Amino acid sequence: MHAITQSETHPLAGRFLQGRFPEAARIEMVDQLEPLMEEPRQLAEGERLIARGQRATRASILLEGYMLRAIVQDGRRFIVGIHVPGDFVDLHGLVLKHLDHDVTAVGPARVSSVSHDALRSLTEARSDIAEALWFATLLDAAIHRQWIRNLEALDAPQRIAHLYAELHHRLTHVDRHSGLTLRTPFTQADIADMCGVSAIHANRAVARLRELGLGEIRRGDLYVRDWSTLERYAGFDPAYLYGPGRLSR
Amino acid sequence: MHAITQSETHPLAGRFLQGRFPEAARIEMVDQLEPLMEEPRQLAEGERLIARGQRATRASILLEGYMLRAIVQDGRRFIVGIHVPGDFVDLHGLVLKHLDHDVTAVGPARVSSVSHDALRSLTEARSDIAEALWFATLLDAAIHRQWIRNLEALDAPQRIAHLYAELHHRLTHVDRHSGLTLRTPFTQADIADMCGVSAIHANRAVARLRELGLGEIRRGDLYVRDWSTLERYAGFDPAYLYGPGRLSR
DNA sequence: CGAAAATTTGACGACTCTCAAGTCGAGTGG
DNA sequence: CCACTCGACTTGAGAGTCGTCAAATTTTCG
Repeated sequence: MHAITQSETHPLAGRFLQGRFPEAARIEMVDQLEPLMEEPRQLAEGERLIARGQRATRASILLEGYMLRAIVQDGRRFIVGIHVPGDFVDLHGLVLKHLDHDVTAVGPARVSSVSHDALRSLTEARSDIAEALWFATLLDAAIHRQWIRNLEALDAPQRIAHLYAELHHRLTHVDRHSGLTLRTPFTQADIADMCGVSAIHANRAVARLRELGLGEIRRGDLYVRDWSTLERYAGFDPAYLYGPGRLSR
Repeated sequence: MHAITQSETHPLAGRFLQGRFPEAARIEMVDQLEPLMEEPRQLAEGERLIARGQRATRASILLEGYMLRAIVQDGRRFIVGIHVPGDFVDLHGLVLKHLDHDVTAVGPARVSSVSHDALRSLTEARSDIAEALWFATLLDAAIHRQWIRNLEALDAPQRIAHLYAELHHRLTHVDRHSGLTLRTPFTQADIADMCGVSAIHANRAVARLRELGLGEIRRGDLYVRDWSTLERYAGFDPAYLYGPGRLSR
């Protein structure tokens, strides 16, 4: 036996902002959101949920799997963000009307959507819920900034280490991960596009992490001996994820 | 004689979202914002407006000059964003409560602030104004994404070209720039930290732009022969700035 | 003028790219 | 069960980009 969890009573919106927001207010918000969410939809591997420039009319919460934000140009793909279950993957579209990037599934994924109309009725009536949604998009922005820092500061092996450290923390917030194995459906080409290096160099960087004894990546899955060593190597500081706990510094 | 402009009747908030938002709604919002803004304050060169982790209680609009968002670590400075007049430079703090980065002036700058309390009263009463503020922060996020793409896709000379092309467009939106000279107070070390390269390499990249006949940077000021050539060289596409005009694509 | 800051140049090594080729692993048809 | 095939992964070689150290030159400003 175990306690009934939020994600069971609210299977669609239940993980939204989990671990990031005052829990009482969060649960109250999830109560409002849950009935607005549509029937979950399965996305095939690599399927695109919304394209750059396309008029956005719905927003979607990722329930299962991973999704990417990518800018595709001249056949090259530049990944500018990644999402884990519990994230609204395209909430920026509610306010921006269209996105500047594609949103696609990496492995298989499952999402539930809500129409912008329904969401807007909610935000117009409830400024606190509007602010929670706003908060979620600002979390994306904070992660963007950290990625900029990573690209400016780290070499390829460190970037890969940082990527997995980030996923480790984000998944932990939504109870999707614990222990020393982090499973993902990423190919080395995916990792390369997230880190801004060539696939060949990503391969060498993966080999380097193995040599250093920091972790082994096999078919996207990371097997790590000790998270704190890996995080130190990557210069990882979880403050930018705005988890529970007080002001950073 | 000339027409009375928004920036004269509303010297503090008048340029906020100029060129980015339906003008009627924007003017109405600026009307609400203007009386809440405090007396302008001059910032010295390099002065820090708010530090990473510090509790944020006010938000500030940049009136004059340039400001940076930077993550400082082990004595190294990683610039993750830049602001031009008309921008709220620390609006993320209204919702996040504290920022993950410092906000500092590059050259001399002038700002006007508004207390979070005043701003929150406004957003609670007016969901449309809340959404406009939200929009402004999402514009920051879109620019963050483009910077990520730039770091992943461009070499040093192209990054510098892209940086100036972006400033050209952003300044044009707020009527702060036209013509073939773009004045900034940036040192080459500043440019280097924005582009994620060493100061020495930034110098060589600046020299390369000169050799290519694309533009000459002297003491931060760019003298360009032809903006469209420079923009093509940098792979610049203004869609991410969400200016007037329809959906990209 | 003189000091400090900013810019420039040279040399060398590290990181990363591309091209090319070879290996491994899961799924398919014989 | 085994050969085949396709995608993912791995390895090698040579070149370009970029970092660092050191030093010279130019510009700024008291």
